[in-house]
Amino acid sequence: MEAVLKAIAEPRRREILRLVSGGELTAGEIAARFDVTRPAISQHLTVLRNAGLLQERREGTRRLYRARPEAFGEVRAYLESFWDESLLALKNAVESDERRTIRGNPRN
Amino acid sequence: MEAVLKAIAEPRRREILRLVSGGELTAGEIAARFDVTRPAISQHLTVLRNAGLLQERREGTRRLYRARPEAFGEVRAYLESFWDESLLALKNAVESDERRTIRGNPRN
DNA sequence: TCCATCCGTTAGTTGACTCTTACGTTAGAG
DNA sequence: CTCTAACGTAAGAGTCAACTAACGGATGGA
Repeated sequence: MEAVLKAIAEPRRREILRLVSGGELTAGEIAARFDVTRPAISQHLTVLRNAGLLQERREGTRRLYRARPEAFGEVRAYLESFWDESLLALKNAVESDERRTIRGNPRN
Repeated sequence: MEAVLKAIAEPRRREILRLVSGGELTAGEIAARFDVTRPAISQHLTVLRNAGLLQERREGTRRLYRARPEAFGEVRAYLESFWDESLLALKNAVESDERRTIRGNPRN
């Protein structure tokens, strides 16, 4: 999960993911959309691939990349569980606060 | 969104969030659970608060922190949209691949 | 007022990250 | 085999992030 979070914390890498979420693109096509050098994009592609967010397919000398949304699974689960857990705790806090208010200061 | 992603990309900060997701804790109580110095935790708390992930409440000389799960909203929406979009693209790719397979190589 | 407690902030160091330039590798054309 | 196209990789520079040690501010009790 950490690799995924570190990977998508970088704006350019999120942009790359968006580019290849609709279909395959070659490394060169991806790099052409940015104003940094091609090696820089190649390094970003490596980070994304190591995080499992990218699938690579070779075709001759070219390399085609595609997004791998399943890699988001763990992060999604983390966010959901945290969301539920925290809202539950918040709900409990509000309720006990209401009980305290009713006892100590009944509806003003 | 970027601030939230950078914030939760750090393991210690995720641990802090987990600690205060069940209720309020003071800065000292939080720091006591880690083996780094208290200032280090204080800096993590600042990062989390700036990302909107933490709510601070002062009581005397102490500061009580609580998780603010609403801050996850934007990231959740991003992941969901990406998930849906990519799976749709994947589905379309599979279907066109099936059509190609049926025409070019009908069920072996 | 004086002192202790609870924290945040600053300065400085170390390590990680991002970029560029230069080079190496592989596949296909001629 | 030679040349080119399309990439990745390595080395180095600049920047950013995380930590420690030292200090400062605010609150509350004696």
